[in-house]
Amino acid sequence: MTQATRRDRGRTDQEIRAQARSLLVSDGPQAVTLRAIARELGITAPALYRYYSSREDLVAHLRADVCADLTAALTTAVSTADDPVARVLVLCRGFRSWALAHPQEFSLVFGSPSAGPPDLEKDSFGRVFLGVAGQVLATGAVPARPDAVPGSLREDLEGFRAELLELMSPPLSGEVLTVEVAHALLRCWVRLYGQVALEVFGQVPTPVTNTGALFESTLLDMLAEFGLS
Amino acid sequence: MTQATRRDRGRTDQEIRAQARSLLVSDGPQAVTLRAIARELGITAPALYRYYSSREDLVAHLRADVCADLTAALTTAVSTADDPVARVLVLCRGFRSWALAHPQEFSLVFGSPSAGPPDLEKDSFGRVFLGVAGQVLATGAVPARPDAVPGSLREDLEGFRAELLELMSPPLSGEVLTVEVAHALLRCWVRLYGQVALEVFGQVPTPVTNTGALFESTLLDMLAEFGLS
DNA sequence: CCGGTACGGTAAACACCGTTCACCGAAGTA
DNA sequence: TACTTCGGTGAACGGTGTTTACCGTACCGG
Repeated sequence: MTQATRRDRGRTDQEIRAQARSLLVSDGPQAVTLRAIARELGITAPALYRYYSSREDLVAHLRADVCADLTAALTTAVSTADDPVARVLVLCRGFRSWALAHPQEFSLVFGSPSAGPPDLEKDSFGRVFLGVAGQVLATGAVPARPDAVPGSLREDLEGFRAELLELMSPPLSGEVLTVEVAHALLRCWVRLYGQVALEVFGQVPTPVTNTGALFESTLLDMLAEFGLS
Repeated sequence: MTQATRRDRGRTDQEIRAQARSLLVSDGPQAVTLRAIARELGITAPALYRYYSSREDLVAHLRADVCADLTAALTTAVSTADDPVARVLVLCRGFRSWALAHPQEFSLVFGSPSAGPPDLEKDSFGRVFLGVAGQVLATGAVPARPDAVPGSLREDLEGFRAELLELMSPPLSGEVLTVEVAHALLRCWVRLYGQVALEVFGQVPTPVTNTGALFESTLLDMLAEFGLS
């Protein structure tokens, strides 16, 4: 059989990504190899170049896939709660749980110096998080609290707020999504990401084992800061 | 010259590490290759196995080197300030500056799911940070503040405190390094690491550009939480 | 129905990688 | 001086990304 019958393109593409991801989670990033993927699919490595221009290209699409999955999972999870506070709790806890359950995927998407927004940042999860959390925070009673927005951040936060507004679906009134809300949102993301990265990357001091409690403590802190619950 | 004259072992070892690091910094982790290192040293790749048992072994030593350098740099930096608050400021800002200036080194040491404490955690930077910061916080007036230690963390914090006490040099009285101080310390590390990782890994929402101000804002927040200046 | 073309595969090859092996000469030591 | 140790060498193996030339199948227009 020097010539396998042609496969369905879309299906093969799916299988490539699935295999790549499977290798990633089971054996780490250095194991996601064009030859290994092809081998698993009963195909030769150069055939993969009909689908992706390089290994790096494939990995980039993988990143996007992971983002999309995470986004979908958290979106549905959030939809199961209707109290605004409960939703933000579900969102934060869901993000942490996902990250701890999928460390390889997490570090692929959130843990590389070059993993930033190369060009297709449209579905970078950060945006989705901010979308969901923005809705929640704007829906719930959010503080005109005295953690004054630092002047040096004011300009950035205006831009941030603008981007959030045009990102929202359904669109949100600009009156409820104030600069203060944007500030709170940003601080929330910083702490959430930071705590999760700390755990996934194993930087919690070793005597501390109850990382769940540590996370909940941070969570409580954040909510208190926003005057919620 | 089928047989180069034997080199000084220690010197060659230094050169290996230096070359490896140089490759890491200039071309990323995938460029730190045994053959490339050897080539640069005018040596053949198998010779490196007289120094390290594998590439991974070399990288592990590289990690330790980076840790040691960072530790030394921050230790001297901290020593230039004598006010406790100033010292913690110098420490935190210094850590951030170093990380942003050395993203590859940072992600090598602090950004891999397996980068945790494998066996030689003695010089993991976390410990050093905690050592320095512990001295500072214990020296300065630190709060018996009402951010009560959560019961679920109490046990862990006892262990953490114990480890800190035996880590301190000069040793510290157990009365000044209370469980509350350990708690504050832990929270401080969580936020510092989180914020820095966020920046290094490019997860700050794009409209926000003044990341320095964002960091300072977090810093102020932390100090306020500890009742400092 | 038939010829052309686009496409999705192949095999071979190149350069590079980590790693192992047998070997070997210089350096140091008994 | 003889011997051992040690830090190098070259060759080789299997693996990798990537390029190239090729080739048969499937489809599409005349």
